[in-house]
Amino acid sequence: MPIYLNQDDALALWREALSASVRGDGPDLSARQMSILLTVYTQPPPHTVRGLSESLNISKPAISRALDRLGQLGYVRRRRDDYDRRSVQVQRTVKGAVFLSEFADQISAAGRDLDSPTPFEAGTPGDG
Amino acid sequence: MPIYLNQDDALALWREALSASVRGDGPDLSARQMSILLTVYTQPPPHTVRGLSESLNISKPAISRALDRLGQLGYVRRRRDDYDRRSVQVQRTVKGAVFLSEFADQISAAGRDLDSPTPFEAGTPGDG
DNA sequence: TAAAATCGGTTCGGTTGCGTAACGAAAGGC
DNA sequence: GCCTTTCGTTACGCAACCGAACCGATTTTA
Repeated sequence: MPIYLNQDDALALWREALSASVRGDGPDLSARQMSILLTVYTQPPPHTVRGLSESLNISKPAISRALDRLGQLGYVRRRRDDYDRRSVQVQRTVKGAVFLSEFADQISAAGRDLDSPTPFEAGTPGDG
Repeated sequence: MPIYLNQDDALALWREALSASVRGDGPDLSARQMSILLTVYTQPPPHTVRGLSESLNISKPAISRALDRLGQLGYVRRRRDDYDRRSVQVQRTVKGAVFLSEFADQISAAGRDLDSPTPFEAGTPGDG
């Protein structure tokens, strides 16, 4: 079911959830790392380094490093593909699911709080 | 007006908007930089280094460096406060407003596309 | 089976970001 | 006038990340 957000609400939602995440003491994931994690958990498997690299337009080494980091956090696991042993499949973990579940709650809470308290005025920057 | 998102929709929304932003050729802003930018543009002024530091729980030097980066991108401008010349006020710019406006459009588009195509199953990671 | 292609990882030099600590400038207290 | 406090920035050493190039392992092609 689609959800319709105007610009003010979209930015307010994003700000509130992102700020909550930044303020918190959870790990500091970059936008790339987060987009990889979300892709792995919300898109149908299998997920490979090459597939993630192409779908997110991120270089392979960057994907590999991001998986190192996500793996070290316990949010993701690598597994060699038995049918093509060159390939690696990225798998989900309970810890990663819990992390994303909590993050989803922050987004939901931000959506619940939407009230257009401080409108975004695209035309009122200083004078530069 | 509040918006109610379940976990699947919240993560799908976030993934789609974030991935679009990562894929694009726009600047690579960290979560901190983005949260600062959003705070400056959606919260009532004035915005000071100290204020941002406290409200986002980020060290003052980190705020200062993020403002360097955002300023060099033209998304934000510093201005000395005439009443307290120690203080710096962070001001919005047209370029920053345009950037956030486009980003808001990506979020809105992600919300419009919500259809629960690939449900998030918190309990189906491998076996780790 | 030999050669080419594919996959993921590592190495390399360079860039960016971090927190602690110290700094100069400005304001406030006395 | 001083001494202290406050504000933002800079210096420093360190960790994380980047893309290009290269590598070994594996699969595919011929």
